Amino acid sequence: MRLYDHKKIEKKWQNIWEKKGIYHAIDPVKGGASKPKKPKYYSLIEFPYPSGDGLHVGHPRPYIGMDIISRKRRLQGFNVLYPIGWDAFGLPTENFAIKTGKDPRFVTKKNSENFKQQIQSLGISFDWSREINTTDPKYYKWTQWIFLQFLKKGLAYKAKMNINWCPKDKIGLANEEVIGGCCERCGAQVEKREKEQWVLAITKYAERLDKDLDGVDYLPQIKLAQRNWIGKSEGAEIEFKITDYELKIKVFTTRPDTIFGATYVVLAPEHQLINDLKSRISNWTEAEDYIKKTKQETEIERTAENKTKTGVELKGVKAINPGSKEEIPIWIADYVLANYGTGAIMAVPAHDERDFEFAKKYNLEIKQVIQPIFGIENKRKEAVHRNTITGIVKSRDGKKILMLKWKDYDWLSGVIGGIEGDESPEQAAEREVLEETGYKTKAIFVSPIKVESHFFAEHKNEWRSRIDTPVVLELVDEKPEIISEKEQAKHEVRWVDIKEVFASTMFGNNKLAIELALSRSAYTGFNGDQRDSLINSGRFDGMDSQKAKKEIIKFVEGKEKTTFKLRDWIFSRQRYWGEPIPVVRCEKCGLVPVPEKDLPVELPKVKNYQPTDSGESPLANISKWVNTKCPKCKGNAKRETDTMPNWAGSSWYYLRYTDPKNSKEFAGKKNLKYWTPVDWYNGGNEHTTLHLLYSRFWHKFLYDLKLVPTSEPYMKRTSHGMILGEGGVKMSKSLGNVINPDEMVKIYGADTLRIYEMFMGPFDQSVAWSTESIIGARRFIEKIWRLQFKVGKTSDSGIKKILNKTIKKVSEDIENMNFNTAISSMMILATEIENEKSVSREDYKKFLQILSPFAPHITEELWSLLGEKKSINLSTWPKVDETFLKDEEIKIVIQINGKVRAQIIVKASDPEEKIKERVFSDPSVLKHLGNKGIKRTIYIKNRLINLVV
RNA sequence: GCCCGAGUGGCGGAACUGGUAUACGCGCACGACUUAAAAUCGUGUCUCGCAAGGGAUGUGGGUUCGAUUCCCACCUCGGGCACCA
Repeated sequence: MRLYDHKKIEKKWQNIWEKKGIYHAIDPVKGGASKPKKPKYYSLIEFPYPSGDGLHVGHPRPYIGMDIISRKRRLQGFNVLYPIGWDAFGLPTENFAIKTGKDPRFVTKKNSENFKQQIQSLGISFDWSREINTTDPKYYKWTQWIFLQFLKKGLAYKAKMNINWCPKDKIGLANEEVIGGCCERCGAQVEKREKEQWVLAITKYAERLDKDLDGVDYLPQIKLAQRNWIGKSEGAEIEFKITDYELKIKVFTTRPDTIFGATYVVLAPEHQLINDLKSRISNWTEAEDYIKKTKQETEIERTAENKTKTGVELKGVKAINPGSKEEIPIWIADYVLANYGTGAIMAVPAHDERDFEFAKKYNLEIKQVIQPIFGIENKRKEAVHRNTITGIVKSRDGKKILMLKWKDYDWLSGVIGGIEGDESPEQAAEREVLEETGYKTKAIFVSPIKVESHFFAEHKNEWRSRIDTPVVLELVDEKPEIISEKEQAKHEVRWVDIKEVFASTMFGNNKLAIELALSRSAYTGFNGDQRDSLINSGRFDGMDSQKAKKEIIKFVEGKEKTTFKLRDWIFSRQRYWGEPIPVVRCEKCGLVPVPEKDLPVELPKVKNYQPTDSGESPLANISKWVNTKCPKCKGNAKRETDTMPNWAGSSWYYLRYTDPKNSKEFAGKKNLKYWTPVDWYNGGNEHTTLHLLYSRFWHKFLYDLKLVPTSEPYMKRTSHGMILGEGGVKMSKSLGNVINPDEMVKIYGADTLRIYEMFMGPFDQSVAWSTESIIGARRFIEKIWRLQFKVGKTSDSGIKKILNKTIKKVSEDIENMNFNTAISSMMILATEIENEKSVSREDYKKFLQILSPFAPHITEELWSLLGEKKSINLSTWPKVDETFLKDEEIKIVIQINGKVRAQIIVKASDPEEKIKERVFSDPSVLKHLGNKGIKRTIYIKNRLINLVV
């Protein structure tokens, strides 16, 4: 009996595959018109950063997943491109160089060789002949070249920017290096420092980056994450005049319909206009102090969670509300961001929570201009109108509120009552609560928002309307007085848990009143069936809020405007281990791009990787490299010492794979036309925003230059979950729970590891590693090995049936990345075959074929043991024989009142009547039915019969 | 605070479009083989109950003949964003 020796088998086939190059993608023939006969398929994984720690078991998960898809595509007759390379610029290698003085080139080479050897031991069908490395000058030549194209089109520019500055290490830090406001390395408090930075104008592409998501097949969450990051928001720009002055304040708002409620204007402390107004501001010192203070604050302090809003009124100047034409105050406050919209807002405290909070703190006017209206307005008859209050009494511990449970109807409400005579809402609320509940209370908050409702009072046969003011009250006395019998008869007084209030049956208007009372904030919209109608808005009163948006923009001569949260991309790093930005600064000519023929600008060797005292890249110290001649005037010039972020090389690497050795272009047109776009790109969730967005941006830019044939780089994007350490915590060196795949390959074999990683849980979710469980995958592989001794002349029809079902399931599951259930169905098939006397050679081959993407080595070995001369990889994906999928006999479940009581086996061809006949003669059905009559019978074909008694 | 994802046996997880909840695997128990152990194979394994039967998919409601699946409210965990007007 042949024994299963994974070490021998796996090494053997890996060598043969490599030697024969069977995973090499075939390029279109140069110069000729002929394309490869097979259709192309481009599958892509995110190329790894070759760290010194080597691979851990989480790395291969996406590689195996896409390997299964790529291998299936090959069997389906595609010319598959499944490449890999190294995203090797970056901080860990540089920090290692600073610590040890070792050349990053050397470290990178060593690390990537180690990674390569590790990945190759897993039998992943990468086309290694296309291996690329972002730190290779032959590669980054083209990264620099693309940068020059950005520069040429004016999309790369220099700007003063705030960067994270560590005063102790004297170094600029990337955002990722700032942890809790402190330097990752030395723990010192990080400051903001202004520095000239290279910036790429990604915002010019914001609209297209958002819109073109419609045309690609990304997982919905991924599209959503991209859209949220881009942050498109549609609104209007409106100008506010300043009294007796020619300058105007331009604001951006998404709610022009609320303009009559704008009771003040706020400028960001950094706003230009403040300086222009300086001479007219009577409290300039106060304002200046505030501006200075905000500048000193770190980002963390400024955005701290519980920070109350602060600001200073600019006295001596006033703005004019273009809606109401009223004079309103101008404030400066740091809750308004300088770099979003116009850096100025119109504050509508009644309908914006932030403005509300600010207005309350500084006692500014809160003017309601949107009124929610519930119920159908009665136009024909005169309605009886009342002003009312809804009183909300909170218990002392704040967890419960006082509600009325109505006796005649099944609903709850707050305490509702009319405002009489010249009572204030507070007085009315206190009086009504006492009358209806017996509790003595004191009003503590009156909502500035009123809620309107219309209804027909049946008992009085009249239409009524109310305008209701929510009031919050607190208890004066814990013990209630006895209330009148009349009130007692109407409703019961109840303390209801706040959490349960909104789950109970209430009228929409009452629900909103309670919500407004409890939140004590603005009305920004409500999830109900109300109509939002304008009030206090002059000629727009009564107009629907949506309609008013457009009308009011016209009225105040504003213009519709779309803004984005997305900011331009800061592209400089003051680091050594990155692509040098190919620009020189000439004393005469200024910034001059390095001519394309002089690319690449290679990184010089240095002795010391420490950053300089002034926070510049270590490159600044290499005077031999820095001092150069200007390409334009040949005068003295200095090289740019900033380098690119490590996002640069990964923004276009998928293009290089199509033509990795090209020295004339980043990739040849013909190859690009044939291979792009990427058909399926799988990657980590951590890259769904930045990397994906950056590379889409670069791609669109190249598309506009007619250098790539499509406007989107990736047709389909999916993501995989992380593999966590045992116990569900992150795998990390410091926790000591890292599992090295080498060891697993050694003990169990690559096929077992592959099967286990795909079987352990849903591909898109995180799963905890369990070395205890991997044995199950090994047992399955060994069972497969034993099946070779079952191969005979025929297989049972039962086997044929289950085989064809499995082919179907595996085919579908692979497409949906449901690898775990695909393996589960193959486990069932293997057990079935093992329990039979024999399986036919043909059927056995089909099984090996569907298993081969998951476990390529053992299937290749078994395939060749059958005497097959060609690789299983060159065979074709088995077809489902539909005739075996149809069951002649079907199990029907009999339910009584939805509970399973019996099962019967019927012929698929049996008509409904015949099945029902059988049901009613079934003894256990009769037993359960007893003498109860059947009210209804539900028959679901091929599934069940439910009898309702 | 907002957005996204998830919550099912001792554990990882399965369940198509609302139709037999717990497939498959791990672990555990028992049995076979063995002088013995490991490995392997076989059987069993949600829970209460002697049984008939009842109860379980984070919690509480709802829709339905029927809900892990749909709706509402809430709780817990993971990830992302963070005053974006």
